[in-house]
Amino acid sequence: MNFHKRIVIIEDDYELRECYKLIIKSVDRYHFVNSYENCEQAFPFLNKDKPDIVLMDINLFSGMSGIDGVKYLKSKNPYIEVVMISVHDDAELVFDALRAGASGYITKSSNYIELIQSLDELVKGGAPMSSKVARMVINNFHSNPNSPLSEREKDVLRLIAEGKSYTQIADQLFISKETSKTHIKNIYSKLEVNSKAEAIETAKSKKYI
Amino acid sequence: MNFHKRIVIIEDDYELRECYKLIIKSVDRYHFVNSYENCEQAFPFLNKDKPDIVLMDINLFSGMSGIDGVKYLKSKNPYIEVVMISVHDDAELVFDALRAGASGYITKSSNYIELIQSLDELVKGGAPMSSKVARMVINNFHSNPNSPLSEREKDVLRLIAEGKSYTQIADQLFISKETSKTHIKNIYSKLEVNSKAEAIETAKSKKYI
DNA sequence: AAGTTATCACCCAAAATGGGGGATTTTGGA
DNA sequence: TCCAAAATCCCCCATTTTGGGTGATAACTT
Repeated sequence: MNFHKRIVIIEDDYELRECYKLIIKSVDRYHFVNSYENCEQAFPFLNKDKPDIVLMDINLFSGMSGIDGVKYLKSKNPYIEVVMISVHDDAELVFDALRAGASGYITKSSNYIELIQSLDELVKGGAPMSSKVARMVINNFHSNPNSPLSEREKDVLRLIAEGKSYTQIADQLFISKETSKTHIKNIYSKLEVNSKAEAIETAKSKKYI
Repeated sequence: MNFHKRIVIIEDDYELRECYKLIIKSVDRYHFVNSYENCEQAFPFLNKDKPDIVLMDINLFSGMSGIDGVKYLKSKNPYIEVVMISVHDDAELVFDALRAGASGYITKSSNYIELIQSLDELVKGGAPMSSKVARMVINNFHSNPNSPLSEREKDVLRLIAEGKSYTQIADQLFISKETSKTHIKNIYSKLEVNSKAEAIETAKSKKYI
């Protein structure tokens, strides 16, 4: 079933479009179906093209952005795998693309062999990413080991993040309501905030929890 | 600066330990420093070994687990890169390892070439991951396109997740307090919950926001 | 001996909550 | 063009929560 995966390209640069097309046509196990300048031109033909994989430029000049493109495409056809191709690897752009449903994110510097390797990686059940993107994604998981908060305070903060009240936190941690209040007061003073909302925002942005 | 990266191995299986050692010694650009059976034996020698990279088994039978090991190691020496080696790729284990500070996660099926490629990837500024791990990490970013919530309700829910009150939500979205209350009532009915905490838990676990 | 952490108590007034009822206007698809 | 969904707003109610203050005790680490 790994044979003849159908590939569609959405890329507004003519030269790149042709380049990708040649690369894909050079490999037996991939079948180049069509290439388009933007999402608006591509989407009406999706039912006919039936791609397994779409290579999508993230910075499309005309029409919707690549982010909106993948969001729309995945909502209509969740089984199509979308790999974003971009010159930028700005963290928020990458994360937005992934949230929107992209299964991979590679940079345009990718040469012949890297593009094919990315497709192979995807077909193998992986998620092709350029080095920097992989590192960004992993770093996004890292929690801050230098949190000023004690373990118990982190417990309390996690429950605050779930919207729990003083009483609910107390019940869940088997402590009295007064104790949960004390913990929260101490959290506020350490994080220099004075409400639950601010505490969560500060703690999450600094990866304290 | 990519030359002679110092490698330390923490792995309780003798055969595997020797195997990794041979592989690393076979490549000029890596310098095998030492191998240990567990974290307790390794950590006293870290200041002497001065590794750039630690290959750590996640399932250590004696002493602390690999997760606790990487957490401790990174808290003491954040500049050491840790790559987890595991037979399992259970989602929660992977995510725990990454949260704890691992810079990569590869499976034990990795052969000679894959282990060296992983180290190369790490040195290049990337994050070595086996295919399944990469996919799990990426899938963790995907939001659910079939959310029953309207865009406005998602806006409100995001603010609830930040711990905001009815009034604060109203102010931030330039609507009246009554409107934010109505939105929240509708969110509760759609998610079949009846408190802010439950709403956040349900929506996040189903990736509605 | 000093510091941190975790636990608990009592005071207060203001704000927030969840649940009930009803209403209008705008918007997007069939 | 019509209808349903979405977004906006208003009133009522009793109960709970909140943030702030001051204080204490025990355990544990350094």
